[in-house]
Amino acid sequence: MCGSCDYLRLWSGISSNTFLTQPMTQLNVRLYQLLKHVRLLTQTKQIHAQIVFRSLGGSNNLIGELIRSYRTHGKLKSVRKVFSEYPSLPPTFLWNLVIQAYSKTSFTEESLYLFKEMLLYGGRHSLAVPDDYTFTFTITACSRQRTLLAFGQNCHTMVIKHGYDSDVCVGNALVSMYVVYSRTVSAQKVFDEMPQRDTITWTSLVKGYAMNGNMPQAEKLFIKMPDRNEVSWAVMIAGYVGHEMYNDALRCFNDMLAEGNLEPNEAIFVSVLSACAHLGQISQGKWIHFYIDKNGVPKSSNIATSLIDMYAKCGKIDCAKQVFDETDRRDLLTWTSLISGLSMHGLGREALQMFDEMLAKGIKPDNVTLVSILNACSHSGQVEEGIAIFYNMERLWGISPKIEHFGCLIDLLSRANRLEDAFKAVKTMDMDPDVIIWRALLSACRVHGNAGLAERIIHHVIKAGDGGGEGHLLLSNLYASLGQWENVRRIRESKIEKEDISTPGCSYIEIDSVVHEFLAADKLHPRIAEINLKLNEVMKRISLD
DNA sequence: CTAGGGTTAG
Repeated sequence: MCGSCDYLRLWSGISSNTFLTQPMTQLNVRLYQLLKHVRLLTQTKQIHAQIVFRSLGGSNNLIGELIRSYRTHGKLKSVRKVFSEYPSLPPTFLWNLVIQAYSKTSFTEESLYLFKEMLLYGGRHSLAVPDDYTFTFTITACSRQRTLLAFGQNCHTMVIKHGYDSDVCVGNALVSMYVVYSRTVSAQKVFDEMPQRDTITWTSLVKGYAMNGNMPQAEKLFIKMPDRNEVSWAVMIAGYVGHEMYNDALRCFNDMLAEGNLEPNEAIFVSVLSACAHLGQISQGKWIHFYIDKNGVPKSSNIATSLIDMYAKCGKIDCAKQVFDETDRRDLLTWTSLISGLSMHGLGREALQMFDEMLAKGIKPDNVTLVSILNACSHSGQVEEGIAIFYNMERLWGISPKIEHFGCLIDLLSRANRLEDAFKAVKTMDMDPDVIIWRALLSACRVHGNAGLAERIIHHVIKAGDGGGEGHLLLSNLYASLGQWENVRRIRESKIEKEDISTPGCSYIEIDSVVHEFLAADKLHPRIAEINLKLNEVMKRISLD
């Protein structure tokens, strides 16, 4: 039955006067049971009131359960208050609960502060000595921030001194912490010295190698590990996706299905759909969509978002829209993926319409939504509207423009041939513009044939030392586009040392079950002549309006 | 009476 029915049944025994005839321990147990069953914050508060009213604040189990209940509601202030009102020195168990409560929040320093306080008391009272749980939570707290490695290493030392290094959970927390700080060697060392390991230990280390770009080593461990569960497969597949090894991600996913003993979980679907999107593998994507529907996988916001993104990137915007329409719990991510899909398909007006609908539903955009909507404005010629959104985003939604938003603004201003304004906007940015910004500005100069401004911009770039040292390359490209080959040669000889050997841009699309691969400046496709013919036709039609 | 490992979008 539902929690609230249990709640009513249990509560009725306490609210009446019957409690007076029962011994205190009975009441203790009853409130404890009650706390375990309640779901609502108000119920927790009522029980808390009873505990205070009946002076039961010294009961460990009861206070522990109360802390746990407040924590599940995210009420950290209440957690802290209950803890601080404990009538004597709290036992280790209660310290652990409070340290744990902060360990996965954005205030993990609070866990460390409590841990230090605990050590202070622990020196004088054997009641509050850290144990294996304390170390597990504290080390976990160190892995949630970027700057707590030193503290974590201190904990590691204490762990060894107290002899907790043989504990699997403590060891796992350590491996995972070193992985977060990209200390693969340390992670491997802890792993090697652990007397026993489980699936979590192996998975953490696999993640460590995958995160640091060593996929061969990750693969080797993955094959070697005695047991694999859903999370292990998720780590492996996400590792491939993170390194743009999309075909390997799909192969890995199919291996998992072939083994047949595990069901893919949400994280796996999200990663695999992302791989399909990058490869333009609509058939595999559709198959996964079908699989999700057939197996009754809950259409969470994450799943819906990934499906929408996959269909949009595979060129099936109608399917993307359909998934969106069939999703009943739409959140910011779902809306954003549809808006960005519409924008990518050049359906700027429709994107703006959806944006308005989203705002009307009381959903606040984030920086990704705003990039999409600014792009949509620029692709549908709604220049003034886009500029207005840019200059009001801070006031309306509290999002200060980041470099990617400036990129959109440059695009908007350029389309309106307001190049001087664009240059001015870049100069007033409170961050260093990157090469992408400069390139966007320069290509706008080229489109509008404004060579004078382009030259001024480039000299500004060189003087300011911006563009990651690429200023001279930009200048040489500009001279090349102007046909001033003498200048190109001069710059290339004096300022540019080696040729750019970056890998060429690459894209995929699946048509009639065949995946086509294209490289930038590709001449190798078997039907390149037809493709170029079509491309010319498209370009002609674009330039008509 | 409390642990430790997982994903995405421009």
